[in-house]
Amino acid sequence: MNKSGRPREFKDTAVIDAAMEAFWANGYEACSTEDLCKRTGLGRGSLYNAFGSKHELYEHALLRYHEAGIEAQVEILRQPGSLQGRLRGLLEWAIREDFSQEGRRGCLLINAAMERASRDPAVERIFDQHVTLLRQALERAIEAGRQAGELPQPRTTSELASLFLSSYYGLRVLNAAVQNRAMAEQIVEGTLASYA
Amino acid sequence: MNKSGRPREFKDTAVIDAAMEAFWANGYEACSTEDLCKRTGLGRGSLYNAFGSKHELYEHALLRYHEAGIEAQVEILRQPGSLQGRLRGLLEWAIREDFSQEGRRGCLLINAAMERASRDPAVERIFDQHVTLLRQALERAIEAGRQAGELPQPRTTSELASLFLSSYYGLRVLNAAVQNRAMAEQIVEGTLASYA
DNA sequence: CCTATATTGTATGGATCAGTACAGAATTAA
DNA sequence: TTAATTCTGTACTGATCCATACAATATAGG
Repeated sequence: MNKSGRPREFKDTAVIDAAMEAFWANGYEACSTEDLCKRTGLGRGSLYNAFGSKHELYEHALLRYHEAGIEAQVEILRQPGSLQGRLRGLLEWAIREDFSQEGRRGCLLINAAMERASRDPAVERIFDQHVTLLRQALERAIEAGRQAGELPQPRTTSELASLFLSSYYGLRVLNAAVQNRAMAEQIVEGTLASYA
Repeated sequence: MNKSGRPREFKDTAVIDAAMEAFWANGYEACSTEDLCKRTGLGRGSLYNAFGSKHELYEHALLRYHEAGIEAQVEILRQPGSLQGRLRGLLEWAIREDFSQEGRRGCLLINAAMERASRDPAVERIFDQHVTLLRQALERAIEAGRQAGELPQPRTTSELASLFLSSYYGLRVLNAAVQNRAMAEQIVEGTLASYA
């Protein structure tokens, strides 16, 4: 009972990944539909037939980036070991991300939020969701560390999570804009000092 | 001996300020030359005659923003009082900036760096200069606090400056993207805890 | 007033933008 | 084989992009 006509010659996920690369390298506004066709290998017809518009494709790309990214980060915070060790793992993961890629692309979600969050409800929603989930994972980790007696300081879990988030996003912004490894490492050590 | 023809009907600084508003509200790519004409009140002829190109006008706007901003921030760090008090002043100034304006525009320089730093040498240069000057002012303040015996902790001035920078830029990014006052205040308190 | 110089607004250029129309290709179901 | 359906690439749309050409305007010096 399924209509079925000519089958698609691509996998949606692969196309979205390719589009993500294009948006990541250029930003939303500066990424033309021609760029997207070249990167994905699809013609305009296929792209628009499958995704409807540049903006819808952007949403798919952001959502996919968000989902893969939040999973990786939460997983790091779930590793065994001390709270400090897990937080260090997260910071070092971010540094690897920021320094390993060509062209200093930074974090796609932060880029999207800075370029568009105030004008694009989809971007705002996805970024907010990302921060919320990361914060929850941080609070779970901090609470576990507290139970284990690793937090002598009289600070609330919520405050510590907010503080970590700010250092974390600041680190990523500075990495993207300035690329100074020594500074990045100082930020790691300085940040972790609040968790012992 | 000055040629002198028809006199200009505008002040450069006022036009640059107006252009700054346009770029701030839209970002670089999404800000059309038509937007710039409307905001500045100039016709295309005058705009291009005076500034040459959209990008040159952008550079002027960024530079002006940078100069005014760095002066304000350095001035706050020069105020009398404890190190912690001065740092609090800086963080609260940023929060006022980020929450007072319409439309969550955030910090123009951070926006510019995230949108363009990896592709635009002018943006990269100005942002780098801004961070460098802010860091120097921070280090002076921290050193003064150390002399006054306000820093019992065995951390280097450089590390403390890097740490502050990351929290500071993270705060501003989160303010722009999420606008959560309670979180902003937690970040202030958490950040300042490292300086007493 | 006249000449030289500079600024102004408008008209316009060529390029590129996001998106669509549509004919041909590739499949399934009958 | 045929009909129905879906996908693909190309050609094209009107809009908008940044920038320039240029004639009209406004000043200073002579």
